Formats: sequence, structure tokens, C-alpha cells
Amino acid sequence: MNDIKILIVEDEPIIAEDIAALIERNDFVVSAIVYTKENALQELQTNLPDLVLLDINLNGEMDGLLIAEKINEQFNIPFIFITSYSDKSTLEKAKYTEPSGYIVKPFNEGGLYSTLEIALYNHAQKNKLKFPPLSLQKINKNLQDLVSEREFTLLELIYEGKTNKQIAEMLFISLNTVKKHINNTYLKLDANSRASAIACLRRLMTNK
Amino acid sequence: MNDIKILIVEDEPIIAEDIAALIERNDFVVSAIVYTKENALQELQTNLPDLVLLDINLNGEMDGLLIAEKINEQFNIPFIFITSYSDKSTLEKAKYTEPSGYIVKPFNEGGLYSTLEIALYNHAQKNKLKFPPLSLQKINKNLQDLVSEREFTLLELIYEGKTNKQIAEMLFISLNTVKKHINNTYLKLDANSRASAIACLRRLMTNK
DNA sequence: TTTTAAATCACCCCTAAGGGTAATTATATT
DNA sequence: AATATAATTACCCTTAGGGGTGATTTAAAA
Repeated sequence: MNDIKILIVEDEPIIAEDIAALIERNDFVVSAIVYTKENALQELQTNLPDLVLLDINLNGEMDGLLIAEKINEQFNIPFIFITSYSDKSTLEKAKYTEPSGYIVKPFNEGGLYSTLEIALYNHAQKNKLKFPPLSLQKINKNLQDLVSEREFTLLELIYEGKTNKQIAEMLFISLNTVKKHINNTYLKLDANSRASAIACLRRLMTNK
Repeated sequence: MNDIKILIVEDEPIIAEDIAALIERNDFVVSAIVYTKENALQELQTNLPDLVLLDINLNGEMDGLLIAEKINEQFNIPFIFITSYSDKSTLEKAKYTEPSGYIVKPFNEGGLYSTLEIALYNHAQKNKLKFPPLSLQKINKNLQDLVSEREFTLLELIYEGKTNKQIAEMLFISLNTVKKHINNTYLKLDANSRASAIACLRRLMTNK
């Protein structure tokens, strides 16, 4: 089955049941409900869920944070904090664990469901995040002399490691034209070789 | 000043003011409050904030989604949806824009503040993930003929756009040695130029 | 209408870069 | 002690790539 399994870590049984009911109403599966850190870690080892809903405070201790760290170290799944505490000190500690969401009680059904869906989707997309495609807008945002669309097309091919000859053939233009375009682009990027142009592009894409 | 500027896009003035007050209570700065898609886009162009709070429905249209797409295309800032709609159809569309958060009205102060903090922190971390530094381990993981540490050092310099001459000077070795190392590395990477080697490295770094 | 800008192409020059072969030194590994 | 492996260097050859100038065509902007 293709169901999405969610682990609930919450020491107040009434709230845990409440969350569980909500989850199942929305076509997810509750893989387990646990009340302690130990059981949570056990459950992660034996029956890894697709996502974890984590109460930060378990029986007076901030064990939720420790569980979050463990998830980051060992498992590649998203987790969402559900807690009554929204004070800056708690939040500060929580945010360093990079949770997919942070829900403050009392929460509403729509809010939890939305956060779940988005956490799952964003986590799935996270792998694609590395080495994003080039964007003309982002490149030009940091340039005084703008790169044209045509030049950008050539840049993408250079970025993919193509030679001038290959580019000429792919775009049905002469080798001279390719060289001319690239030369013009180098002036705009302040580059003087393919490799330096690529390094420059990487910089422009990140420097927001 | 180092203040974090937040743009509020919300067509109901009362709610917008409510959010604004909350934001300022928590030491953020409201860069502007706008009520329409046009003004939002204008504001993004002229006074880019650090984060955007977005109502999905603006005057009956789902303009918030369009704004979200625009932000993804052109700007490198996080955004959070704040909306009354948590139906699956709306959420489905919203999640494809990869928002940093999705808050369903009525929201509580702690919930919004936490989501803000986490969105900002996670986004900052996310940028570090983009164009990650090269890792010898990851590169070799997918190669039969392994790249040596020395060769990796040279690869890093090529990746940064350095010329052979520059590399020779930086490493206090002869130009011939540089060429030899690079040639050997090309054989391992199945590359035949700097640009193709860089493209190859990108591939090896992502193929996990 | 005139002018500006982008895309196209040609021709020249020249260096950086890539390909091949071979040799030496040092450092591990067996 | 013998043997790989990596790092270092030299020399040769060839070409792809980068720099400069100039010209034509087309489309958009003034």
C-alpha cells in the first residue's frame, strides 16, 4: 500500500487521540502513538514512518528536541513540532533542528492538515534543490549590463559542458555567431573563460 | 539596520493591520501592506522584503498563487500563505509553489510567529544547500577509477574558474604538472574540457 | 522615420588548454 | 626488498577557445 504513515509523539493521550483522529480523517495512516522519548526512538528504528508529529515537552523534559536531532542524523524524514510553548527560548532551540513546521496549540484542523501536506511535499522536493537550473532573471538581477535571452540559451549549453561546435550545431547557427555571443556574454559577466563564466553564474544565482 | 522586513499581501485591511501589529510586536519590520496583486509585484520590485505573508485569495481571485510563482522565479525569499481556505483543491495548488508555511485563519500569535522564525531560518539554511561545495567522497562514490586528493584539489580550483597558470602558481607546482593532473582527472571523469568536467561534477554530486 | 539593439556571420590572431609519451622521485604496500 | 601508486616534471603537437574589428539583417523603440 501507498499510504503515508505518521508517527505521533505526544505525552497527553487525549491530544494524541485527537491528532490521530484528525490524521485518519485526512486519509493518512497513524503508524503509532508513543508517549516517551524511548518509545519514539524505538519506533523510528523498527517501523520508520514517513513523517513525525513531535511534542517538544514530554513529561516535563524537552525530549522532543532530542528526537528531532536523532531524526536529522539518522533518518531522512520530515517532522513537525506540535507544542503549547511558543516562547522565544523554546522556539530558538527548536528552529535549529530545522523542522518542517511548528504548530502551536490550540491548533485547527485545516492548519495541521495543510502543514502536513506541505511538509511532505517540500521534503520530497528537497533533493532536487541541489544545483538548481539557471535562471535568467536571477542572473540579470545582479548585473548592470543585461544578458539577452539568446545569450542565456548559449550560457545554459556552456553550463552543460557543450563545446562551441556542438552549440552551433544544436542551434543551427554558425560557429562564428556562437563565438560572438559568448564573447559578448563574457564582457557582461566579467569572465574570460567557460570555467570562470560558470563560477560567475553560480555566484549570481546565489547572491540574492 | 539589520531588521527583517516583511511584506503583507492581504485584501482585508482589518486582518492586515492585525498581522502587522503582531509582526511589530515581535521585532520585525513591516515593509508594506498591499491589497492587490499588482501592488504586491510592484513592491517586490522596488522594495524587496525578506519574507512575504501571502493571502491566497485577493478580491475573489487566487492571485496569491501567482505572486508565489513570481517570487520563486525571480526572488530568493521565503513566503508563507495565510488563508481561510484549507480545502484540498486550494491546498493542492498552493503546495506546488513550495511555501515555507501555510497558516489557516483564525491563527494564533504564537503560531504565526513560530512559522515566521522557522521559515526564515530554514530558508537561510536552504541557500547553503544550493550549489554545495564539492565533496571528494560523493564524487568517488559514483566512479570506478577514483580521483585522488591532489587531483581533487585541482578540480576545486577548476570549479572556481581558475586557469592552469593560476593553479600552478597557487599550488607551487609547474604548469606541466597541472596539465598532467587535469588530464588524468579527465580520463576518470570521462570529460574532455573544463566545462564538461564541471557539468560532470555537478552530476556526480547530485546522483546520491 | 530614424535610431537603437539584438542576432547573425566572416576573418584574423594568438594563447590556453587538451592529448600523448616518457622519466624521476617519494611514499606506501606487500 | 620489491612493487605499486601518486606526484612531479619535461617536451611535443594540435585545436578549441578567447579577443578584436567590422558588416548585414531584423525588429523594436523613440
